[in-house]
Amino acid sequence: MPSGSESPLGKATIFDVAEQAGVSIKTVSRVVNNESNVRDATREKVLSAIRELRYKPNAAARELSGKRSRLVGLVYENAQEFNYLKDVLNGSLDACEARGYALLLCPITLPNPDIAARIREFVTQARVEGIVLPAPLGDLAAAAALLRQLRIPVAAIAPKDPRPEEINVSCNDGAATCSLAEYLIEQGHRAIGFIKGHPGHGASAARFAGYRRALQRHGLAFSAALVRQGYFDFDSGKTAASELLDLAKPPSAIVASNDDMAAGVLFEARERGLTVPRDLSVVGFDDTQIASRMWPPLTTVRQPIVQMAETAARLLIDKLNGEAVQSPDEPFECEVVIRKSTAPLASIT
Amino acid sequence: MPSGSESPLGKATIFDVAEQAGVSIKTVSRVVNNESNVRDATREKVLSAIRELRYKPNAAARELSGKRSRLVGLVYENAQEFNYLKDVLNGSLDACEARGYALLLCPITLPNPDIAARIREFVTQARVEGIVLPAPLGDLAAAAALLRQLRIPVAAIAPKDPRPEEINVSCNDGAATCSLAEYLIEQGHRAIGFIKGHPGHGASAARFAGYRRALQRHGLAFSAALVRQGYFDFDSGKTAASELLDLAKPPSAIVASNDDMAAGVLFEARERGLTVPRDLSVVGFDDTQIASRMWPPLTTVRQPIVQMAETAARLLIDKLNGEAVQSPDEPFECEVVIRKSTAPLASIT
DNA sequence: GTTCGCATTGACAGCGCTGTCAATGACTTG
DNA sequence: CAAGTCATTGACAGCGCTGTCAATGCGAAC
Repeated sequence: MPSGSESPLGKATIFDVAEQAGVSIKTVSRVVNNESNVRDATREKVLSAIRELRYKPNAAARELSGKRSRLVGLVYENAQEFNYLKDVLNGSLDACEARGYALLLCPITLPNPDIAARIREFVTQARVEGIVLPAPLGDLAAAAALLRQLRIPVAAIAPKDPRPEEINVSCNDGAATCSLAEYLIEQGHRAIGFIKGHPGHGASAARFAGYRRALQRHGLAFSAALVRQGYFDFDSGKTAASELLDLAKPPSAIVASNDDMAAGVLFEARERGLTVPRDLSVVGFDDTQIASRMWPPLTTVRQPIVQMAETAARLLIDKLNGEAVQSPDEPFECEVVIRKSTAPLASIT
Repeated sequence: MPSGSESPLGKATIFDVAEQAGVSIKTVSRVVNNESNVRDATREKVLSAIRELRYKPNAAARELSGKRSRLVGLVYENAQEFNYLKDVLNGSLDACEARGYALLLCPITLPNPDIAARIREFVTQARVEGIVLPAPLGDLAAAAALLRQLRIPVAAIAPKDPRPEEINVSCNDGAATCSLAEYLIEQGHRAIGFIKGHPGHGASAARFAGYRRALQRHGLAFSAALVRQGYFDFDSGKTAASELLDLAKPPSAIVASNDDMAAGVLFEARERGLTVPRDLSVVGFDDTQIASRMWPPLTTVRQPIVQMAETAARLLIDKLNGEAVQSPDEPFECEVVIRKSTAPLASIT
């Protein structure tokens, strides 16, 4: 053994490694940072010294010297639908861990008088290099404008208005909603209600468009009376269902733009003594945990949120590392999940 | 205006502040770190310079120089029951933000062959100073032992075996479960089933004890036949309910140790064509989102998780800052929430 | 008036790394 | 063989802050 004591807990510094490998610290730095101009033999020597000493670069020193914090921020709306965030979190975290980045959280509680101030504070204080921005925040004008002004790279998940210069990851909500609606039509439903999602959320318009497309394809007339505005939360779904069911000619099926609202529909139906799916078919969107735990379990659409978030964070980090990245060409695929909240229209008379 | 250009984005350094205030950088450092030996007049001068220049200390430099990362880790089990984590997250984040700390996440996906390695990696790599450890991880022998060996301060939320040298925050699960069971007894129920929580979770034993206490107080015999082991997840609740309802003399009410399992009970009851609460009363625990969205909405217990987490993180940070902190003397109070999943026992014959 | 003690302040040396730029060495070319 | 080219390596100066320790000033005690 060449020198003093073994490092017990990765406390070795770059100097120790340099000494052990018989090179300068700069060369160790080159190896650690994967720079190309190092002879293979030298690289090997350094790598084995690193392994032996269990060397981990000191992040603070790296940041202080190199101006790169290796920190990515996740700015999200701290409200309903935490299952969505759970997936976003897991996906982002995976990408960060794989690339030696850490993820910092910045929940935004709406309504917030000054989102811009909060985000600015976050960016400067937490010194993140880039931001993962899941819907619906990507569409908040204040947030988007500020981030752009701060010139901080952003990766948006399911943004309403994708910006070509930013990283965007989304899935084919529209097509999936269309499939879902077509499924109902095939089951014999003709009067199909629709509850729109939050207007600020990019997916809302796409899902609504999918619904209309399904009607059109099957030659069914679109009726604005069967459409209600919701906000992706349980209560708005319940209210919308109440209005829809109060109609003189109520729908025999309701498409809710997400599961929380579908849960509200189910709740409202129960309060009215209706039996789902016998008296009313209901579908949701997202396949959140609640979807399979309600009674009846919801027919819905599963989105690959984890993968979308992982992709967004990965591309973001690659971009931060100077690579020329591009948003995925194709949106991610959603999957329709048929459960028990839907049934063929009971023939009457 | 004394010198060159205004700082646009808090890019001022300690040198700028020192110059502006006419003191040495060390004095600025003292003010920033709230050290006591600075004359009031000097402090004021420095503070106003800081305000003027919008000075923010550089975290990397502080860490490199001072050995303090101002980072706290949240190590959690990345599985079911994300609503619990949501509250833990929000509470911890609040405390961190208030004290200038950042929170780093370390999800642990069970079963994991080597939790210890993952945690060690996290601690050394992410260089967190302390760890918030929500149940049930506080009870994982491997994790606990390692953290102790690493001599890293821990704040446990609802640990099974609180360690006096660590920070512990919990609530009176037992008393709340007792109230809940007594409520059922007062409604006329005599055969009350109980579904235990995950054996590794500290709250499980407390809740079970509360149930037994309620029986005892009302002179009801305890019957092991009416007790089933669950694991805090929907499926185990459903399975347990199935067994309970298959009994020759099934219970008229079931106490599930958390809402997810209660949801499983409700689901199972539905599948059997039972109507809750007419045929069966059900109660849960936690008041998670799902509790109020099921049909019928669940009678349950609300825990102040956000506050508990906030307290845990706050005490942890205070401890890291050298203060002599103490775990709260009293457990936090839970609140029974009566909804519609419970009803008086229908008198028969 | 002198000395001591205490409160306040500052000079200076790093913390562990990366950026810059110069030095070295190995080859190639004329 | 000398000069030029390129790949590889190292010396050195910070990055912005805090810890250590010494210097300063001031009132109290002698």
